[in-house]
Amino acid sequence: MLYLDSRFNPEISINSGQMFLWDKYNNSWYGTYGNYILKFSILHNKIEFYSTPNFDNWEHVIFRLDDNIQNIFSDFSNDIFLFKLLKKYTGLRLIRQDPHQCMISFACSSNTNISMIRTMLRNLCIKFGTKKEIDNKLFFTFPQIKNLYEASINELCACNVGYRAKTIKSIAEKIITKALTVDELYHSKYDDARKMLTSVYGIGNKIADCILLFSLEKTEAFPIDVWMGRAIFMYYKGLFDNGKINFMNTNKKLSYNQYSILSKIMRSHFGKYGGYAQQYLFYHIRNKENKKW
DNA sequence: CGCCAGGCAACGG
DNA sequence: CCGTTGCCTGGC
Repeated sequence: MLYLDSRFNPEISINSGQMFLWDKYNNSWYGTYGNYILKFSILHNKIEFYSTPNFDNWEHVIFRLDDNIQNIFSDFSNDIFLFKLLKKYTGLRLIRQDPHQCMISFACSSNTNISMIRTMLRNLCIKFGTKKEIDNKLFFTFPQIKNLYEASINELCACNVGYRAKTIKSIAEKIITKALTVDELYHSKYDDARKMLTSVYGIGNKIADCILLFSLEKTEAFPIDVWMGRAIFMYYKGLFDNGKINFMNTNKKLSYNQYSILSKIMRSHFGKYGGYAQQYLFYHIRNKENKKW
């Protein structure tokens, strides 16, 4: 059990676009985390946590409660704009995801929107996961990579993932053959881990950065999608006065090279915990444009 | 019907 | 290096 305070707001964190498989019924949220179904309930000023199978103190892992938020945010104290956002969206946290689930989730994220990603992932869970019943409601665990590896392209396509079926298969294959292991990614430096991920068919810079940030402890990762591109254009133009980036083209998708340049500058501006800054900026730019998830 | 949405790979200049 | 194109799918 935890008491709600200003440094922790699980609902805003879940609704910030980094999580896909969480749903709210009455005062409780239910989410899929690998083989676990997690649940928390908000009761007046306190929060109760539950999981099946049992996962002691899962909230500490998933919501990164052991991160020293004050210290991390003090890294950003030279950035007045971000400082305002840290106050405005107080309680928004990075969420730690299951690595395999995170890889498949962001593999499904290309060229689509949140609601479609949720549909695809739900379909994969129903078809390849395990059924669990909690509070008279049905939930499904996330598929084991082995099951995705053994699935045919047609079976994957039946989950409405479309051309992403090939990416899902290629990820599953690299994991099953141990060409890609969570352990090695976890223990590698950011740059090396990113190269390992982008060597997989279907994983480019942006998807790799999401996987690194949300599931592999690379808190310096700074994913740049079209929305982050717009946010950088609006608020951080000043960091790019060398003419290397043509910001008139910001509404277009970034080339590989442009992504590398932007990413490097943002990482050097925000430092080791830049991923937290990214999350606040992302939430802000989406919120500002009234985007529904 | 055409266009777009939180990318990526393949290919031509 | 850059720019263009096709890709599954559902919503508008």
